[in-house]
Formats: sequence, structure tokens, C-alpha cells
Amino acid sequence: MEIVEKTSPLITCSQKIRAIHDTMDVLSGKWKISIIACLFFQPLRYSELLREVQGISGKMLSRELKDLEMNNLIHRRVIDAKPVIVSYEISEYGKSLKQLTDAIADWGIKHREEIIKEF
Amino acid sequence: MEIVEKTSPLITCSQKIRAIHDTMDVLSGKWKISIIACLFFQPLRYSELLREVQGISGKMLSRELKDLEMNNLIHRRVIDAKPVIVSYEISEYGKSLKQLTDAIADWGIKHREEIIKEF
DNA sequence: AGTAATAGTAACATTTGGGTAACCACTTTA
DNA sequence: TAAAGTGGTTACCCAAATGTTACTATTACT
Repeated sequence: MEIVEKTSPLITCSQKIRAIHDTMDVLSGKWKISIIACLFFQPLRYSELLREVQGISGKMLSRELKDLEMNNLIHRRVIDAKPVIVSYEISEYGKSLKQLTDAIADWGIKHREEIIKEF
Repeated sequence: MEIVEKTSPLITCSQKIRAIHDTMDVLSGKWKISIIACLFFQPLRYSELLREVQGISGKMLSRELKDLEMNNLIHRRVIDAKPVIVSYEISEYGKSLKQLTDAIADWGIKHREEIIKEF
């Protein structure tokens, strides 16, 4: 028997699980969602991201940025100044992640309030 | 200079990143979000989850279920039949994750469509 | 009597994510 | 002239996450 959601649109449980895996494959790792969320505020340079996303190492930042760019979620803009400026910005496609990042952040905020309430 | 979101409610970039980390700490790992999403469809027994969440091992399932129960996101109900039936269901608090799981799944569905379109 | 299902647990192996530190080329500032 | 900032890359290593296999006790089915 297939387990189907009662609310529209109709989707089975396994379809939903597959969709979740699809998303989390693209956003895997400790940092990608934070980087995306950060770039929703404004475009940032490599060194600015390094400061803004507290705790991330240079290696991880450059790896995650490459990954996100490959998936067309962000855009790496090179500005020909001296020295060169590299600006990372959210792409049009990346903007489709707004709801997702907001939903995750909103829950985190409410969760922290719940935890504090308990003590 | 603090980077602040222009849309209300006002929140800084680092607050948002912290909130995302708070959420992902609770939902860490490869399987938790899928398990939660699955239990939104209906309560399921251990062995049913093992079948429904394709690919998960028994060890991981029992560990993730314990974790989710500790965080009060699901409830483990023991029904005194012979043999005993153990039913896992989403808790009231767990229901607050509905938007989040839907947002993740929705993006995964759209993303798959995008990828297919490209070829 | 033997097999299979339920609901797990324990021991061990393996993968891989992520951290650290060193290094590079180029440019500006002290 | 030397230090410091930008925008990275590379090699090395460890701990945590996950997988694999075997095993448990109980009950039901054939």
C-alpha cells in the first residue's frame, strides 16, 4: 500500500523522501545553507564571507563556493580592479531557495526560544 | 558594520546563520528530515520505517529515532499487544517542522524538474 | 520442529567531512 | 624593504558519521 499525503498536491511518502534527498544532496555539508542565507543579505567577497560565516575555514569556503557555483546557485563575479575584487552573489536560480532558508532559520529561532523557556 | 535584512522582521546575517545552525544541529545527519517527513504521513512501526525510508540501516534508524525522541520531535508509543507493537508518531512539537520539511521537499521537486529540463 | 517477523543491540570496518598549516602570486601600506 | 591583505590551493590528518554483519528474545505461523 502506498502512503499518500492527504493534503494537495498528492505526493507519496517515498516521492517526498526522494525530493528531500535531492535537496540535501545539493545543500550537503555544514556550511552551504549558511553561505546562501548570507548572500541573500548582499553580495560578499571571499574575505568578507570568511568573517561573516563564523568558524568556516578558507579551504571549506572555497570548496563550498565552487560547489554552489557549479550548481548554479551563486555567481562569482570578478571585478577588474587592482587588486582584483571577487564578489559572490546569489544567482537567479539560487533565489528560489529563499523560502527554504527562511523556513530553516525561522524554526531555529522558535526552537531556541522553546529551549530557553524550559529553564 | 552589521548586515541586516531589509525585509521585516529585522534580523542580522549572523543571527540568521546561528538560527540555521540551531536547526541543523537538531536535524543533523542523512536521515532525520526524511524520517520526520515520513511520519507526517502517518504513524509507523520500526519495521515499516525501515522499508519506507529506503536505504537506512537498522542501526541508523534506531539511533535517529532515539535522537528525535530526545528532542521531543517524535513520540514512541508502545502498544501492549502480543507481540508488542511500537509505533512512532510525530509529536505536537514535531508538527512545527511541517513548513520546513515541505519547503525542502518542494525545492527538491522543482530542482529535479530543472535538471531534467536541461537535457 | 523449523522458519520468519518484530524490535532492536553490539562489534567492527569504512568513508568522508572537515580542520590545520603551509604555500602561492599579486598588491598595497608602513 | 618588509609586513599584511586578497583570493585562493595543496597535503596531511583525525574524528564522526554511516555501513555491515552478527546476534538477542519473543511470538506466530506451518
